Amino acid sequence: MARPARLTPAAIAAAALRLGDREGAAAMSMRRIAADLDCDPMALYRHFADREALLDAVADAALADARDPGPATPWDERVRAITFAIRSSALRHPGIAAHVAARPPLGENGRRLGAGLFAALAEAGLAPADVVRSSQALIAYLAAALAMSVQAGSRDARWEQVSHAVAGLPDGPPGEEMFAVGSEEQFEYGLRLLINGIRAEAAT
Amino acid sequence: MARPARLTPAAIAAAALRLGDREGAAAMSMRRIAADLDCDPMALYRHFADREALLDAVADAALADARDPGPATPWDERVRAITFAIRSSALRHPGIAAHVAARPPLGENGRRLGAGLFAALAEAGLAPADVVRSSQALIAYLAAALAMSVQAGSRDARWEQVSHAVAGLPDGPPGEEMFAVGSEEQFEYGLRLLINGIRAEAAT
DNA sequence: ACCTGAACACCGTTCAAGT
DNA sequence: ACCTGAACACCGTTCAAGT
Repeated sequence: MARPARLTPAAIAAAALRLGDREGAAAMSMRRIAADLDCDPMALYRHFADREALLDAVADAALADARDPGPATPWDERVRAITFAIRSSALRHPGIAAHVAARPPLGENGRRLGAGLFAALAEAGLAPADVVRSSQALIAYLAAALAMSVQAGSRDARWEQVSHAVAGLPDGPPGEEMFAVGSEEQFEYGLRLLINGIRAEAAT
Repeated sequence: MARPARLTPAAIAAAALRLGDREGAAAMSMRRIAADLDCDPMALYRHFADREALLDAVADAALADARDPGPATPWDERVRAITFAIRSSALRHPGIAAHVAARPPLGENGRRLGAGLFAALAEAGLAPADVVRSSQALIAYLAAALAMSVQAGSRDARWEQVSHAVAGLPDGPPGEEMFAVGSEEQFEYGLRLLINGIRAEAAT
């Protein structure tokens, strides 16, 4: 008897996700995940090749509730919706968000959302090769913006200093949110640049 | 006698950079850097608050030879030149490239290159707030594209699989470099999207 | 006051020994 | 054949003890 198949990859990933949400990224060590599951650390290696493979599964699980509005939505709104959904889902799981940013998940959820992105860009009128290139550019931007959101706070002051010193900017208007690295507003601006660039490319 | 100020932050960063180039990112531990410098690991803490601060200095040192063509160059070419220079310099130091991508350096070199980017975007005709936003978007994209270049190889096959399955693409043309995640060609494409987007924004 | 290194509290993973 | 846990080879950082 004992434990009847209690340990599956999905169950391990779900437990690790909860642990990371509760106690932070550092808590997701093989030893602590195993302790949380009441099993030997080495038992995890029967389901994942190494720690990175386990974290990939956790990262994909974090995107379970990210939704694709589907083909009824105009392509540019759909691109916006998908990327915002990925960003929101990842930020809702701060323990694994940095890993989502570092290694875009290619599990079930990652593939589903990637498919939506591809479909939207194809509908925009891009050639197949440019669909691939554009989606990689979007994912790259999303990943980095997400990474900045995760570690936001500690470096904003330095950014602000650089910005003022360098460009001779006027003193900021009331509310210095202009320099909020990793803010949703900043994310949206860069996303608009990319979508505008894609629109221009598609019109060629 | 003994060591007369042999240990300075710059000397430590230079030694760590060489060590990382020679033996990879994992070799840049406090203990191994200290061993390389023939000093006690704790001596490093007299110059850097912690390991992250030391790596920030190494990352900035890796950008020492990244050049800004200066104000004589048209703004869009200048943006291209600066971002390519950062990417090239970082990739020439594979031991620290991942850290450059994860935490855009704000040391001497990072500030110098950031200044060039700001100046170029201001010349493009953007409002000050949009100069800041656009440069953050460019840096975010550069960082993620760099991260993908660093870890390129291991995941390309999965990407290709996803791409085909999802978008009903035709079988690739001779030479499947179409899916080369992290390639220079891919980097250039996304950069063009952003610059086109910035041009459109500046024209508003 | 400054410096050092032993010690603390961990890691991921290997592998020999057990069942 | 399968599973386990002791052991290996490390970490970053603290802190008490030395000079």
